Amino acid sequence: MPKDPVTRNDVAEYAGVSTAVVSYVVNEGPRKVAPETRARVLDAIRALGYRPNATARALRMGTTRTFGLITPDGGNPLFAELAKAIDREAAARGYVVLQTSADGDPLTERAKIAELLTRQVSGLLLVAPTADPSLDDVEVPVIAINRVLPTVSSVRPAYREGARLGVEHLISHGHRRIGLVIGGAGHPERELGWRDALEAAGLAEGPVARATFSREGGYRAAQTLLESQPTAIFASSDLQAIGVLRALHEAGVDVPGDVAVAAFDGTPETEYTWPPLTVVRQPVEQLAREAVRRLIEGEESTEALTVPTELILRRSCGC
Amino acid sequence: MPKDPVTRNDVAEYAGVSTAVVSYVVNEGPRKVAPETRARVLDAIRALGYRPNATARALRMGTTRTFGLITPDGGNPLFAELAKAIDREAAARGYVVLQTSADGDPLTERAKIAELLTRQVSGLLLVAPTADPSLDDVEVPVIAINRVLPTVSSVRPAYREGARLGVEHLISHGHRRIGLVIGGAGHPERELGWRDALEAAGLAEGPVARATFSREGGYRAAQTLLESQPTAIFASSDLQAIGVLRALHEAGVDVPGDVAVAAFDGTPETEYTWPPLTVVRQPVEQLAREAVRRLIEGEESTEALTVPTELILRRSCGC
DNA sequence: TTGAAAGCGTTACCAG
DNA sequence: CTGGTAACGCTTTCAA
Repeated sequence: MPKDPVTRNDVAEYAGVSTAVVSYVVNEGPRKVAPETRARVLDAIRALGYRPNATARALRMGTTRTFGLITPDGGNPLFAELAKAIDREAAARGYVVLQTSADGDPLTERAKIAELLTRQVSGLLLVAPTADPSLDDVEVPVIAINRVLPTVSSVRPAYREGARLGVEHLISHGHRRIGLVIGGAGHPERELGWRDALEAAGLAEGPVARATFSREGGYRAAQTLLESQPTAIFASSDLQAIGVLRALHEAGVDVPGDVAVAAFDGTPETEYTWPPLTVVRQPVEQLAREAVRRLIEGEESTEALTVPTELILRRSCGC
Repeated sequence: MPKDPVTRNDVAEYAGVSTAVVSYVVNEGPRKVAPETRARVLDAIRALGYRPNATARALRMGTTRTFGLITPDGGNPLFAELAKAIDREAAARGYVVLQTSADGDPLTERAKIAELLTRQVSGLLLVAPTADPSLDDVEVPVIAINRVLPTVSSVRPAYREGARLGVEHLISHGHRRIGLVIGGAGHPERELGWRDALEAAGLAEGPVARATFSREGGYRAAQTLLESQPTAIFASSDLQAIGVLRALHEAGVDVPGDVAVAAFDGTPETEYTWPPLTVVRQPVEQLAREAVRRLIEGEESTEALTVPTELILRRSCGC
């Protein structure tokens, strides 16, 4: 039996008050209500099973208390972790997150942004967006995560310094020929960090393999890299590192004995690879908190906030 | 400059028509509009950058074309994969998914359900819910995924048959002492499947270790199991299997030489463990498609739909 | 302390 | 084929 929804009117009638009073009770403001009236209203709400209609509220108020979140790929553990952290952070502040994936396609990304705007989200969180959305006139705050865009506020890990940290650690183990597995164009920072470390140590540049940010990509890249006989490999993402490990195992290469490995990202699964991966951990929690904070507080600054990374030593580097 | 949003009124005025006509044009119905008028309206829309307000539409129509999705843990790759598939499926039908995580806490789960209902979602997808939501009066369709609830429609993989399939395969490799890593109470099916296979082969029951559905849980469980010297281990989830592998490696046990391993779930990361895992693959795409279909078509049946699993042979079983 | 009523942007009915 | 308009459920000002 599809009983139609209980509205504020029903509650008002049942309690013998006006809808205004119901509103005052539900929102605990903006007017005070006599305790006795209040009790009657609360009773009515319970008796009728009234649930406020957030849609109507949003229309009236002009805000939905909803954020739109777009990740390039919901299957990437890093993005899943970020999404989770953002959801938690937003929920704690009374916001709800509309999460969706752009499937790595710029067109899909634009379409999803439009869809979210139509739904009157109060703000947009874009993880590693491919394009600058401000070309379209977006009237809500936007924040880019893990990618710096010219016209919007952004938050990202210290890619360059982090990569440098990781590679320096590899160098400290005595490696002098350190390969790099890196994504395609548009992600120069980790590569620069790797180069920084090499130069500072007076080392020649090791081999570089470009691949997609995926296990498969890392797997293929490692097979290429192996021909140059590096003694260590730094992967620009977890997923790639996992592919690297598989390629190494298949080739009968001992890790870290023959080749040491370290990676950027540090999602939980890197603790359970074999051997466990030494990683430069992205500050996921902080990125999420900071992104949500900026969105809610309407921070206008388009200056990128860079959050430090953390080096986590495990066995894959030789430690 | 925060220019206020362009409304249907603005468009109507600009185009010199009534708001009704604008509506007809935007929705391509329910009345026909003269081509010339139509063109004027479309021009106005473009010129003004008009974007329909889905909130107002939802209020008027009584439907938001939004689904609420609650998973127990956004960090679990299986749920991430499911969420992704559901998002894709829903998007293809013009729906958007409000995704959130219950963090494995029944209270949080209830709170999130209430929040989503407040927001007038058109349907609720609950992944492995802990409680039956129909206790509260929910007026939208609900579907449970991967858990059968008495009063709501549900969709889930063939847990029992799948587990049996996996264990039978282990038996076909000649194993006679097959341990089981399984979740706590409330998930009897995979255990039954394991037992089915053992009984059918006339084997004594192998050791059982109960653990949380996590890498950590699998790791600990395997350490316990090892004391009973099984020659094979079947894990009831990927995450646990990954923990099992780590425990085995640390103990210097060769996989699959000394102990073979197989797991239930089959998320992408199992292809890149070492050795790659033989898995009983959950039919994620079908589960998602079927769940969304039922929700949209308002299928009332509370009969559980069971979708077959697929055995994927890789190296961890000895193949 | 409470009630009446306007109005948020939309859809769709009823007239014309 | 098009215009005017009521209604969706809510918040909040203004008046009582």
